[in-house]
Amino acid sequence: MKLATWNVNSLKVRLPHVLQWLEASPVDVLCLQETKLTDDKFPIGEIQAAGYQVAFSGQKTYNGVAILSRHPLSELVKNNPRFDDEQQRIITATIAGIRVICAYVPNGQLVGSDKYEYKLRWLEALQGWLRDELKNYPNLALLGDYNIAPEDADVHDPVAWKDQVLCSDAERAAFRQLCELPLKDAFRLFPQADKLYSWWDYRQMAFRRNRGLRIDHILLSLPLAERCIACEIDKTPRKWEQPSDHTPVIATLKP
DNA sequence: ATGGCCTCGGTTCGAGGA
Repeated sequence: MKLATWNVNSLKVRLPHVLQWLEASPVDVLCLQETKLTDDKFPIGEIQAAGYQVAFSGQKTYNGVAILSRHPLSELVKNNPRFDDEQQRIITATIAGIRVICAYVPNGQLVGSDKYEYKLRWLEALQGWLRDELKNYPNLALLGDYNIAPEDADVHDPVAWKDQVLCSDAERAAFRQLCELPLKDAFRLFPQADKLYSWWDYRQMAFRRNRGLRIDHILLSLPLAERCIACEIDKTPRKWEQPSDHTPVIATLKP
């Protein structure tokens, strides 16, 4: 069982990449963020033709999330039921006995800004909701673009990024609170090479210079963490023409 | 050198992303 997450930065632009990647990497579940499509524009046909069922929740211009699955999706929920949010950032479904939550955490823009305060409120509400969700669904996976680099090891230049958005103490504390639910960062369940990231700025040849951040994560409840045998970041699509600035993260679970 | 790039909406620039 393979679960993956990928911020595609416009599914309209990146659909060929998604289909190409799935052909080479046929995961069971793929969570997408920043689809940037209203639901009437979602490319259902192309995704079904690739062998995936799909659930999605979009809006115009910004945000938008989707879950692609080789197995049936049930108990679909859009957004956090406890957080009134016009922005479409969460979609949840039960797939093969796993509660799969696909999340696009707000960026926060600038520490101290209104958007940053919204990000912290949003994360607190997420944590509150998941605390109860875990009681109903012990097999729970939270996949997505967290817009948080949890540790300095997840940052190419921790000095430059110190106290900046994505790296601030309050954001990292919110990430740790999710981990204390408890949920396990699948990537850190295993020894990993240094300087592995999931996002690189489009500017300054950041990808070529590997000036990135690890901000896309797969958090697993304890029963799933015990089943997890691998977690990898696949940099391949970041090398393609007209790439997303993010690249997929994949967790492999044994039956 | 206090920006550099990409996407969208809607026009050829501004907002937002991270």
